[in-house]
This record gives sequence, structure tokens and C-alpha cells, in this order.
Amino acid sequence: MKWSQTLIPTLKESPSEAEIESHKLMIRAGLIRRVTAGAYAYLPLGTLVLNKVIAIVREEMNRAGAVEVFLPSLQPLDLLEESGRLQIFGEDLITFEDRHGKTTALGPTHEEIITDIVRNEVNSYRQLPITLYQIQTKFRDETRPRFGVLRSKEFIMKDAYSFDMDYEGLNKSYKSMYDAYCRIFDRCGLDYLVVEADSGAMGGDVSHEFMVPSPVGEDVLIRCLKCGYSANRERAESAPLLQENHATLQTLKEVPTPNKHTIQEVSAFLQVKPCQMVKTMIYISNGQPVAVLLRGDHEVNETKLSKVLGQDTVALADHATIEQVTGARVGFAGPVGLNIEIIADQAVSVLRNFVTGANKPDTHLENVNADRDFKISRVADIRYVTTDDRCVKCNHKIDISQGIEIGHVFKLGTKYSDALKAKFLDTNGKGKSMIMGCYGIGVNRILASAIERSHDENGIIWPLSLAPYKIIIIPVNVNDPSVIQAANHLYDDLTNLAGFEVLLDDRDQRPGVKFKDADLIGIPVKIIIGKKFTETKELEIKLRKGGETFLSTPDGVRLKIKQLFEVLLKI
RNA sequence: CGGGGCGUAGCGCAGUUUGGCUAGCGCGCCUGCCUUGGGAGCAGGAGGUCGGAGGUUCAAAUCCUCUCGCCCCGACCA
Repeated sequence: MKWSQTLIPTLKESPSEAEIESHKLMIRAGLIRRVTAGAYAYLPLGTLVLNKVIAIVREEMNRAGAVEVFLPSLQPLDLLEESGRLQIFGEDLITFEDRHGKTTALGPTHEEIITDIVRNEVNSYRQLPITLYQIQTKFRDETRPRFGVLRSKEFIMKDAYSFDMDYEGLNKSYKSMYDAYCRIFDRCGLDYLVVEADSGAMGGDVSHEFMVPSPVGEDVLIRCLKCGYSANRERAESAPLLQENHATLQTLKEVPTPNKHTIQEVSAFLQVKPCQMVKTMIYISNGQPVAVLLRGDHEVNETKLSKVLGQDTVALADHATIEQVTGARVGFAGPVGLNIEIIADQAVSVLRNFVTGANKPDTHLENVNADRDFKISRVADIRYVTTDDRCVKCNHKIDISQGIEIGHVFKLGTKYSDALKAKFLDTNGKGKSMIMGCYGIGVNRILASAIERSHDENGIIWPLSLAPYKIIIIPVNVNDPSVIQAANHLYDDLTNLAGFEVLLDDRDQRPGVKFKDADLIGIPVKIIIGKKFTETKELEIKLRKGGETFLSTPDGVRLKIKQLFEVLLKI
């Protein structure tokens, strides 16, 4: 492609809409433009990269034995109702009413659609197992789109769905997708981690997230750098804390704490560390209030809590309910004297002589002890781990960092096949629910992550596999006939004979502009036809990454490039 | 949805507090000259419903009311 014939609108200055590097660079390098909040247009360069990613994904899906389909974005609401996810998606679902008054949704994901098709078309064990996938635009009305294509209302996802006869089959399908994901992200040049994840609204039990570590990531990763344990924040567990059995039980006593209702205020007022305090939160479970006890410096993990309570979701009680249950204003609740179920976090169960609210206005209790002063109904792990925690597997120090979620695989089991009655006849002629898995990749996020990972002050540095063009030819002076002739000749040679993807910067611009632009858009290899060529007929080959430079005769270029590519592919 | 901020040329911004001539600056764009190894220089030029609507006023980018859009923090998030 000749630069003058395509559209690569590069920008010298960073646009004010962008906050993070990848977003700024995608705009500056002319890959994308924002059309409205959470929706982006891909310009020629961005489209080329997007297609590179898609091609890699498609190749590896096919290699893994998955079969491509293409499902509609328009989804009828009744299927979502049937699976029970209409409520779960709620406001995130983008819907519209057509001219007949029928409400239709723009698909946020496609479990229901694919399950509907499979239940209609697959009836026998002979047709199983099968994994179907598609690459398609999804729509979610994110409350807050952010960071360019990292969190948008409209995004491209590769989503795959496996259907098996039994759990052994599911395990195989899952493994096969898991391995394909590793190959995909490896080929895209990403550094990634796989973490245990909670399956959230997707349902199912086992789930792994593929994460690119990055300070701009919106997900939190918990890792043990010693044994390799890794999980996301919702899921991560920590080593149980030990009983402080050396402390002797002291006398329970009331202390006045006028108007001190937060942990910080009470802690400062009574000169007691938050980790020696217990906060009592009233939740509503199954319509009944439940007291949840946490150490003052810990945070409740509602995902864990809802599992413990056996609920889909849990919610804090409103102020009126709290006052009714505890007999005191919010901020003075405590377990002593409460006659509702009391769930204590494991860290609370080992505390002695702690401080809690007294269920009386402006009063706290000191030297509270479980068993003696109140009864814990259940002890469970219901909190987020902290940097003070130790690894659940090996008791080593724990590392907490951030990451971008680029892929997620789930073992769904029969959640959707039961709900939508996707059954097959087994070898004995008995009807059984299909065992499902689902597997997603955020295609746009791969672009952004790749840039986050690989850029410098001059711009993007594409890995060879994602580069929109592998080579950029820069004739320094297009008004010099011998130079432009050589450039055109080389372009034809590399494009037509060698089959490389080449961009020829044929613009009548000063050299500085062309070099800066070439760096900004991140083309891995520059071929410069300039001073050296006029003097000695030599071309200069320069690598974007590292800036290493080689001289070559026009005839030797092809071979030299091939050698360089072999090296670049290994990076 | 709560809190904060912004909207003036394609992009980045000044001007708004204290209303006042023809609304500025840098980058980009067009023409010409010159220049050709890291975002040159000179000269000339095009480009604006000052987000929109209404109001106050002799006079509104500037003050008032409403409204739309965008960004940030939080809540939320396969």
C-alpha cells in the first residue's frame, strides 16, 4: 500500500479524550476514532491489525477443532427470559422496540442463541461432542465506558460453546480451548497469566481468566510468586489465620463512643487498631436479616458471601432494617445480644478481646469474645484477601496486582442446557442434558493490551504477528527520480514476489516527519532509501524495536528481511 | 446512578472572573518559494451556528434558565 492512497491520519498531539497510553496511541497512530461514548470506528490501520488478531484466533480455533458459525446480533427477549438472564443482565442489555412494538435485544453474549440452535438440531450422542464458535460484535450498555476500546459498549468477541455428553468430555473440550487460548495469546506476543476466576453471571463452577498484567487493568489479580497460585480478587483465598491462644479473656465492658460510627473514627477514639475491631454488617438473605462479622481492616467479598448464603446475589440491609434489628443507629451494630444468624469471617473467629458496636447508641464494647459473649452460627471465608495475607497453598507472601482480562473460559455444566432443555439421547436411548462450556476472547482488548505492553515514547512497537504492515519503505526524497524509482521497484519486488505486507511512504514530506510517523504507527522494519543510496546504491534496514540498523544492496534486501523476520518471530 | 470537570477551526488550547470594535494562538490544511536523514524556514491563504434552545441587555463566547454531548473519580461490570 502506498501511504498517499490510504488513510492514516496521525496526530502530533495527544487527544484530550484519552487517558492511558494504548488509547492515546491508537488515536495518534490513526487506528481508531471515537464516534460516541463507548463506540469506536476502526480506520484502515486499525482494521488491518484487528484482522490480524481475528485471523490468529480463527486459525487456532479451527486447529482446536471448533467450528465457526455466525449468529445474529438481534436477540428475542424470550430466550433470555427462558434462561433467567433477562434479570441478570438488566440495564446492561441494549434493547429497542421495532415498528410492531416487539422488543428485541442486541446480543451481549450468545449462550441462549447457540443453545437454542443446538437443542433443535442436535439430538443424539452421535452428534456430540461439538464446539461452535463465532467472532462477532457484542453490545452492553456499560455504566461507564472507559479507556478506549478496553471497555466499550460495542466490542468484538470471539465466543465459543462446547457441548459434551459427560463431564469427562467437557474436561477435554475445556482443555482444548484452554490450550488454544495459550497459543493465541502467545502468537499475539502478549505476556499473560491464567488465574482462577469466579464464574459470575455466566454460571457454572470452574473458570479461568486470561490476564495481561497492567496497571491500567480493571481486574485485580492475587498471586503467589513462590508456588504460582493465582486467582482473581473475587475468587482468591488466603491461608486461614491462626488462633491467638496466648491472650487471656478479659472482662467485657461498655465504652462511650459519641458519634463515632466508622472503623477509623472508633479506632482513633479508642486507640485500638482496626485489626482488633470487628464490624457487623447486616445483610438480607432470603428476606431474613443476617449479621456478617468482619475484622475492621477487612472488606466483605459479596461473591463469596452469596455462595455461603446460597443466594444469587446479596444486598446490605437498609438503615431502617438495621436499626430495627440492632436497636441502634448504623455504626453501632455488634454481635452481642443479636438474635439472628451470625456469620463470622474466619479472621474474626480467631480474634480475642476485640472491639465491636454495643447495639446501643454511641456505645461500643471492649474485650468481646465469641462463645463467651455471643454465638457464631457459621464461620466462613467471606472477605477479600489483603497484602498481609499468606498464600492458601504454600503460606508464602501474596502479591496483588492489576490486569486486563483478555479471555475467560468456563465450565458451565448444565446451567443453560437444563434451562433451555437441550437434551440428547445417549447410547441407552435415555435423554440427558448436554454438558456445556463457554469460552470468550476480547478481540479489541488484545490490540489495546499489545500496545500497553509494547510501546515507547515514539509510539507503538508491533510484534511481527500483529503489525498492519511488516515493512515500511521510506524514500527520503521523493523528488529524486532515482530514489523514487528504486523505492517503487523494491515495493513491487517485496509485495508481489516475496509476498510481504509493505507500506510505501510516498508522501512529499520531510524525512523527520516520515521517520516519526513510521515509529508512531509501529511498523517493525523500515527500509530507508536516502543518502547512502545516492552515494553507494545501498539501502538501510532499521528495526523499530531497538533501532538496530543494517546496510544492504537492493538485491540483497529480500534475503536480509527474511533473516530478520525469523529473529523477530522469536521475540 | 452519586460527585467533579469540560464543550471556542480537523487536533491541542487562550479568551468567560469584571459583557464592548472584525474571536485569538500553536499544530494540521491550501498556494508559492526554499529545503530533503528525525515532526525545518519565509510569504500568502482557507477554515468558526463559540455544543443547542430560550432569556436579560443598546450590546452575550462571556450573565441567567433549560437542554445535549464528552471526560475523570466512585458505584457497577461475561
